[in-house]
Amino acid sequence: LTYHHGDLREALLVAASTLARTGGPDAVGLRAVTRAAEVSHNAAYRHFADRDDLLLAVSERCMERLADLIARRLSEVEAGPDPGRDAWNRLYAAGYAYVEFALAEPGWFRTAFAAPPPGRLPDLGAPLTDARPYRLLSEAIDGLVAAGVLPASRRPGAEFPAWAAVHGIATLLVDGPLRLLDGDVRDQVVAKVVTAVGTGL
Amino acid sequence: LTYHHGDLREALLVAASTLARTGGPDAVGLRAVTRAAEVSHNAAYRHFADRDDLLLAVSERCMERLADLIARRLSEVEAGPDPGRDAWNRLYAAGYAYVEFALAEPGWFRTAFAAPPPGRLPDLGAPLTDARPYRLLSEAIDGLVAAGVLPASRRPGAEFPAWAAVHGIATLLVDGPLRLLDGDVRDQVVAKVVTAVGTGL
DNA sequence: TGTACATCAGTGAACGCGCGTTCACTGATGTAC
DNA sequence: TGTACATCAGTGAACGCGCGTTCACTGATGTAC
Repeated sequence: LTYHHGDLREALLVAASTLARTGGPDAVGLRAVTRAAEVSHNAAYRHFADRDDLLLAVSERCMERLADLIARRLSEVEAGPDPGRDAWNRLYAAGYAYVEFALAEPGWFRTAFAAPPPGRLPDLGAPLTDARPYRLLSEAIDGLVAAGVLPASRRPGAEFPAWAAVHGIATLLVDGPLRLLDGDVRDQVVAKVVTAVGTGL
Repeated sequence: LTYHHGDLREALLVAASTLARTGGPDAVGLRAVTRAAEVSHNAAYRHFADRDDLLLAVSERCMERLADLIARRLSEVEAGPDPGRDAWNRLYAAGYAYVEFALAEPGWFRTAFAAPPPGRLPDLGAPLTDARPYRLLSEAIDGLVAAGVLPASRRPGAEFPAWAAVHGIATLLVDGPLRLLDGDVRDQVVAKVVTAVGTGL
């Protein structure tokens, strides 16, 4: 019996992530998490105010994971002779990565977007700019303007249709009516959406 | 005490809808619903196999409501001299209606897309064509081709980017990181997305 | 037309479950003198 | 350097809750003779 655990907060977040991975946000309960971390069921109260606080923390972690994959896929785009082409490739890579994450880790994806119950909102002035996936997508569009392949006049607000499209197809495929779509058809649908993100700008 | 209720199944669905309207799918429980219908907690078993069966039924009803609003907004589009313009207006109307419903009735919207737990899937051969909102959107795009403003070569699969965009912005606004967006900004974002649906085709 | 009876929609009590949260506690750690 | 003590991270028992589901039942309805 070791009393001071070392880093119980981290251990709880890891356990919560494992549960969320298969069960989504609903699987993140105080009792379930502490059980998984092999610790008494109220030990978590030393590190989190309550259940929602824990869920919020693991949700943020899932959001980071999504952003990490997008960032990785962006970094894998190799530069060619045409900067405009590169900029487009980066946008597509970001869009694909978004959907790739949702399909590969549906539990984490759902947890990332699990809303805290109304009233518990951390009083944020900038609600969306904090979401790194949004920022990465936005920066990819900035890249289009910088490369001269998107008129600056079309830039303002252009990230919203892009975000909506990839987020929409991701949720439709993961949770929604498209959830039992077969692999090949699914890939074609995703490709359709991602390319439409480009033409939509 | 009236024993034979008349149409308890319908009464239960109405009660469930009322609960879902404010509380979303999680608010649809056997005990909560039967309590709201002022009936003993296991009376529901005469009409539904179990809790998931009830949820599925109310979910379908919510989906119909979404489709009803889209159909209504479509029927309100008045025909002008230019059939091509009309076809575009119909597509935009459908897209707006989709988001309008989600924002006006977030609980119903979430319930409509509440997935039955895996394994409980009714073994459907055509998973998506049954969703009326999808069909209405799809038919609006057919209208573009019929009016000659969209090349037939671009038609196949064009409904997916359109659906994804409106569904995506709807969920981001209702449940997601954009949920605390202010009214005016919100309207602009929705407009951005809906028009991008058009240019994306 | 009246009566016996099957059907079946609803009742009410009880089951076991997992949950979040609170309480008084224990015992290891680190600090002050 | 050694000891007294405060701190604080974890324990374990207990609370009340709402849930889904099962059981044996009751009593109204409709049908057959």
